[in-house]
Amino acid sequence: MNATTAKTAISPRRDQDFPEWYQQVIRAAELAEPSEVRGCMVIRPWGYGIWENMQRQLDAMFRATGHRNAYFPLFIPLSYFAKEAEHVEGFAKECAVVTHSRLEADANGKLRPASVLTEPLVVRPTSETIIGASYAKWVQSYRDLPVLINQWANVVRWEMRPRLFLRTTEFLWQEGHTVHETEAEARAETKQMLEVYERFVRDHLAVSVFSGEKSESERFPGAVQTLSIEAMVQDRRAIQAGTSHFLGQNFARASGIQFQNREGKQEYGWTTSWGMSTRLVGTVVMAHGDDDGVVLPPRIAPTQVVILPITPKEEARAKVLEACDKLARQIREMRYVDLPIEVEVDRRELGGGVKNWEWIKKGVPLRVEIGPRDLEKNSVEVSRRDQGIKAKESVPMEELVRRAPEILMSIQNNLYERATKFRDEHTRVIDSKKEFYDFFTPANSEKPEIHGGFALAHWNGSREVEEQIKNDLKVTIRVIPLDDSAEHGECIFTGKPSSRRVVWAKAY
RNA sequence: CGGGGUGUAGCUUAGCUUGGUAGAGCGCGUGGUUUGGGACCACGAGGUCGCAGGUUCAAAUCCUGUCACCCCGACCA
Repeated sequence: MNATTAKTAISPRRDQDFPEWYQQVIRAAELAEPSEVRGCMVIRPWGYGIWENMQRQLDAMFRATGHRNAYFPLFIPLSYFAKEAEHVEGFAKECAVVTHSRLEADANGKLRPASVLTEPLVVRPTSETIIGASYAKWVQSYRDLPVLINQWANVVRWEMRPRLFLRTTEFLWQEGHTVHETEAEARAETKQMLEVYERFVRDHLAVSVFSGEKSESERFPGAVQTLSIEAMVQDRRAIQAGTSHFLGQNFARASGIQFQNREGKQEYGWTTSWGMSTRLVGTVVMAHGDDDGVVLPPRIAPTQVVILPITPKEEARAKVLEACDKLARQIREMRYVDLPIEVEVDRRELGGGVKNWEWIKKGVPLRVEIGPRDLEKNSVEVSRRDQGIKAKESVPMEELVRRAPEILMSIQNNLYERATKFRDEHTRVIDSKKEFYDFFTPANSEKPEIHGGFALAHWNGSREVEEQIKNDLKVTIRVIPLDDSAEHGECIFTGKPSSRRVVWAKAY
C-alpha cells in the first residue's frame, strides 16, 4: 500500500456512490448476500449475530412491559385476510399466495403442482388477521384483557425492488399484537411501544430518531393512527426504523374480537400492533459505517473484543497464543451493561494484516494485538473501531482487562454522539418554499450528490400538498411530531395557517 | 407492468463490430521466501461463454426464440 494514498477497504467510498458502498460493505463484512431466490437474502453468521443481539435486547424490553411471546401460522386463509377492506387494499399487491398443495411428475418428468387448494393461503405479510382469529376466541370478557403478545417471525412482501436488509421479499421481524378494554389504554400502549423502540434504537443501536405520527397517506392500511421513528443515515435519507399502530376497533370488528364490558354489554376490543425488522441491521450499517466497513455499536456486536495474536517467529507462537487465551478469559469475566463481554481469539493461520482488515470490515469495536514484544512489556496494542484505522494505544494487560467495559461504553457513546451530531447538522428549519426546493434538489441531476437531509417546515395538513411535493422532489412527510413542539406558523407551500412543523425527507 | 441495459471460472471482467483451439486480475490450493501485518515468487485447480433452436466446414462471436438478472419509474418495514 502506498503511504500517500489513503486506500480504503471499501470502494467506492460513501461520497462516491452510497448505494454501491452499502452493498459492498455488507458483502465485505459477511453480513448477508443475495440468494438464488429472487428478492431473498442469505443472512450470514455475522449479520445474524447482530440480529440475535437486537432480538435478545428488544425481547427483554417487551417482557419488562408485560408482553409475552407466542407463535401463529405462516399461512393466512384468504377469507380471513379479506375481512379488513383497507388492509386488503394496502397489502394485496404484495401478497404471495399458495394455491396448490402437492407436486407430481408429468410425462416429461417435470414436477408440477398437482392439487388445487379449496381456499388459497396468503403467506403472511403481517399477522393482524390470523392473530385476530385467535384473539376472537380468547377474549370473552373485560377480565381477559389486556392481551399483550409478541411474535418473532418471518413475513413475506412481494416487493418490486429489493435491497439487502432494507427491503427483501422475506424478512425477519417482531410483531406485537395487543387488545385493550378502552381506547385510552390502547392509545397508551401504542405510545408506550413507540417509546420502547425509540429507547432501544438510542441505547442499543446508538441512533437518534425523530418520532411522531404518520400522515394519513403514510398510515398502515387499516390503522387509525400510525406512529413511527425515523432515523437519518449517512446519505441523509430517512429510514423508518419502527412503527406502532393504533388500530381502533377496525380489526376487532373484522375478526370478531368482542367482549362483555363492565356494564355487561358486548363491545369490540381496541387493538394495537407494532413492529421492527431486520431492516435495523441495514440502518446500523448506513448510520455508523465508514469507508473501511461496518462500525458496530458494542451493544449489538456479536464479538466485542477480538484478540489478534502476532506470531512472527514460530518459537514464540505457543507463548503468544497462551497469553491471548489468558487475556480472553480475563476479559470475559468482566461485564459490560450486565452481560459478559464477548471475546474471540482469532487463531486462524492467516497473514496478520489480512486478519486485522477482516475485523475492521466487520466492525468489531475493539481489536487487541499481542506479540512477543508486548509479552515482554506485559502490555497489548489496542485499536478502537470508532477511531482511525491506524490508531493504536499500548495498554498494560491488567489495565485493559479492568478498563474494557468503560472503553466499550465510550465507543457506544461516541457513536451515538457522532450520529446525533450528523443528524442535527443536516436537519434544517425551513421557512420558504424556495429554500425547501433548493434543499432537496441536487446540484448535479445526472449523478446526484449526497444532499438535503431533514427539513422542519410548516404544513397545512393537506394531502394534495403532500402529493405535489412527493411528485416534484420525492420527499415525504416522515413524521408529525407528537411532543409539545407546537408552534404557530404558515404552511410554506400554501400560506395557510399551520399549528406545527413536520419532518420532511427522502426516505428508503 | 412501462423505458433502458446485461448474461463468459467463486468475484470483476477482455474477446463479439470483422466467426477460426476461451484470456486476464482478484480469490482458491500446493511449495517456498517473507511477515508487528491486507507481502512476494513459482506451480496448479477451476469455464459445455444463461438456455433452446438455426445459419456455417467452423459460433462466446451472426440470426430467431426463451429465461434470468441489473438500472430508472409506480409500491414498500
